[in-house]
Amino acid sequence: MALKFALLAALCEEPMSGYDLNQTFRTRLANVWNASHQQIYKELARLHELALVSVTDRPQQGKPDKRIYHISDAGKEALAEWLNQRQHRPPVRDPLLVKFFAGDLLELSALREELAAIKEDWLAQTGYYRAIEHTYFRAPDQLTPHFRLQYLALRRGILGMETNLRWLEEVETTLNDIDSQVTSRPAAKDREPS
Amino acid sequence: MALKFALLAALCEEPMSGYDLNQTFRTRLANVWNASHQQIYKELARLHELALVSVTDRPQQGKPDKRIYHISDAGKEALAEWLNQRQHRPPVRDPLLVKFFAGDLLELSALREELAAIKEDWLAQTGYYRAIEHTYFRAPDQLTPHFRLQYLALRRGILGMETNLRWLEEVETTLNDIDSQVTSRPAAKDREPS
DNA sequence: TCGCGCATGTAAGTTGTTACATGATTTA
DNA sequence: TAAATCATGTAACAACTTACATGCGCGA
Repeated sequence: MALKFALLAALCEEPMSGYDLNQTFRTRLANVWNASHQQIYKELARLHELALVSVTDRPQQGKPDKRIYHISDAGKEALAEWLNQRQHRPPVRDPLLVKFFAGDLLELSALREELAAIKEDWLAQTGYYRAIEHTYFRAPDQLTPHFRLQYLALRRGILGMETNLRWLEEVETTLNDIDSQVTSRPAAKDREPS
Repeated sequence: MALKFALLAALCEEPMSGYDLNQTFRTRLANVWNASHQQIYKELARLHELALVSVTDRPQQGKPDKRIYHISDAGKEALAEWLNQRQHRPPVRDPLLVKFFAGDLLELSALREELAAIKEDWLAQTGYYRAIEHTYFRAPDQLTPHFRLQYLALRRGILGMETNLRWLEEVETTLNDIDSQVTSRPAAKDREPS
């Protein structure tokens, strides 16, 4: 549902092709709404059918025509309507937390490797968000309301990443602790009774 | 995908019915993996077909039979295998952030009402998580490894909620700021030129 | 007596994923 | 010369949502 309106919102700023929209989703919208290019193209076709966007094909040599999408008046109306309706909170569904819930059954070495990869990812994301903050939102209170609101979306991403990393530290501490307990006094069943 | 393994993990702790599993998902697993009862029943049927769980029907008077699911050896194996494979991070998809991205187009009064409702929700969730923490995980470093890992999943929930609330404060501050700017010097087009 | 909790599902629809497809241009 | 970027899709499948269905017991 919301993909539709994320597309419309992006097209509100400026007319773009599906390709460009995909770039936008993978960068500026990365902490807001994820979508694959397949989904984007499909949804754009639907928006076109519904006349919420119009298309102008711009021919190119060596490449397929660039199809530029413009939001229509009907599109703006639909967007405004959606924006002023309450939306559901997204459900929490994190496979990593399922693993922690399973507890004992995971091999800690495998978990550690996964966590290391995730940490790199989170650090990279944080750096990326920080860079955007620094270049575009350096003096947030002097921005137009429009960009102040967008900045808040970015802030959500930054705060989220910081929390992720703080949580990872707790996890590492606990993991080390478990390790040292296990090696210093192994489970009774693995030993001769004393 | 992961629903399957969340179910198996829950059944690892103790055999349960679909109804009980639904309770577990709505409480202990609320910050881990959300699932509706329909989905749970469907997935349980599939797990049974795959022989990853076995079923014993316990008749009841006045109610449908309670179907108790037990994890099988094959189920444990499948779970262990999944746990030691890397899993994808869940994609970010938040309609609320789409709204902030749209920026200017939202009516701030509608947004404020939505935010107030969300805040109540988050406060309630935080309280709930805190209660669990207090009753089950009061001395975390004295728990078995199994429960120390589960506690980390809960911590993720608590830290997440704290972040949500801190972000909301930023949002409220910015919103007030925008309001006071707009009312003290309205947009030029709404006024006579000076 | 009205609604909630208990207890199990079916069915239709939407949304999102994964795999496949094509082909020129630029960069390492 | 191999891989990445530009540029647009189709098709099959899996996952999730929403609406519907049934029926007893219990408490306000």
